[in-house]
Amino acid sequence: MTISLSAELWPEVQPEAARRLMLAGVESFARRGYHATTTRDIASAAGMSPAALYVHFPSKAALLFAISRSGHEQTLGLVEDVVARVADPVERIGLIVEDFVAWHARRHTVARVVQYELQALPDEEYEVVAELRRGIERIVREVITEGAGSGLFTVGDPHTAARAVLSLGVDVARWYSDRSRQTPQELGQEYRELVLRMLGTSTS
Amino acid sequence: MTISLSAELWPEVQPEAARRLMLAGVESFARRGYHATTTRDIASAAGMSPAALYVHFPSKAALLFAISRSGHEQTLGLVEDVVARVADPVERIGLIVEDFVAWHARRHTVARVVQYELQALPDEEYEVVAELRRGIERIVREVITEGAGSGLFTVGDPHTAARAVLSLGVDVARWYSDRSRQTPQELGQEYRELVLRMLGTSTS
DNA sequence: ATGCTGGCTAAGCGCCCGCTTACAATGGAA
DNA sequence: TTCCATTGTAAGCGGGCGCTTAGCCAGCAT
Repeated sequence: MTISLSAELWPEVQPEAARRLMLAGVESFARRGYHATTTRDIASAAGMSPAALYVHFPSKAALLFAISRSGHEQTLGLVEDVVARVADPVERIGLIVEDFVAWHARRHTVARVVQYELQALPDEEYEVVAELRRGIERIVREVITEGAGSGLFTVGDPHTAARAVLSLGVDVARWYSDRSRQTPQELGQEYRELVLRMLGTSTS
Repeated sequence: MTISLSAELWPEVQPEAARRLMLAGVESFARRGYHATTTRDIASAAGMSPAALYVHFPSKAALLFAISRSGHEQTLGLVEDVVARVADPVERIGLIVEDFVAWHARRHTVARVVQYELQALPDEEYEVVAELRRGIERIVREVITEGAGSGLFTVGDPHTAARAVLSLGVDVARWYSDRSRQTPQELGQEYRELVLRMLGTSTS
């Protein structure tokens, strides 16, 4: 179960022990925060001695970076995928919200680390993920701007609207839990409706 | 400037040195996070020796608690105030969003600590602020439920809608900065429009 | 004048942190 | 069979952490 989850999240990471460390890191970082987590915590959760972490990652920060970069690449990929698949701005935003929200709910533990532990990254690594974040925000903003230009959306400022849309998605990671009443998919669909109304579109 | 800000945020805290420590704590916790901040950081930012912190607070966690509780009480007070002043659900939600968002923008440094450093609180103290948070969420949910019952709002699930409304407000603390293009008030007003549309109401 | 209280400092205690070192076991290539 | 890369461990180093102790000093009531 644990092993298969890590293989699903990071199929390209080898060997499996490195994935186990990433999973243990995700769980510790999400629950207690990066700085409150010790390398001993992570290693023992992964069933290894403290020194084994350094066989696979040069530092605790590098482990966080691996987690953070992968998560950002996944969410950016999600958004790019929607834009590649459909052209209509209303459909685009609808699908982006559905997928983005569902991902943050389904992967809420990873998402918590991705969204709220950025500040712990060293400058150079931070810049890499910051660039990915700018990419996500840019796409959402452009889709909204395009829709507003075509009269499909009615919004004051596309920049602010994009921020609001992303806020709704990001914040899911903060409060969603496995005991939440809605499945990730259901939540995504409900948020799609909310967002489309927020952007001044009549819902399907 | 610094002193007057702390007096504005915590007028009841005495002596002034305790307020200076709270302000230094807020700034450090917001920038680096609670666990990455040392008591030496806080004390020296407040212009004191490390030991002086313990004259005013029994622990680093107690300092965080003082900041967190005060912030939660302020935001709860804000929301309660609106409910006490106006009765119409549309007006209520509109003002709640305006004030809540403006507070999170204007006090984004404090708000960052309030919203994102909860997990660092000891269990007992966490429970106190968790209760305040439940109070805020309850009020917002009830206002939306009432409005939906009167046909003023058109929303699938009031519970989810309340979550979304609060998400928009809370997340402001994460991204707002002093260099943001909109003033807190302007942002509050724009978010009011977004939220009212999201809840299925026609805007003024 | 004296003694008490509140606010502060210098020094440092004991602990635990991230990370390193030295070394062992395993398994596949030559 | 030998060799080496890979993956791991036991032990511990140096340093910084939260917090404590012992004591100083100014102000003020008696």
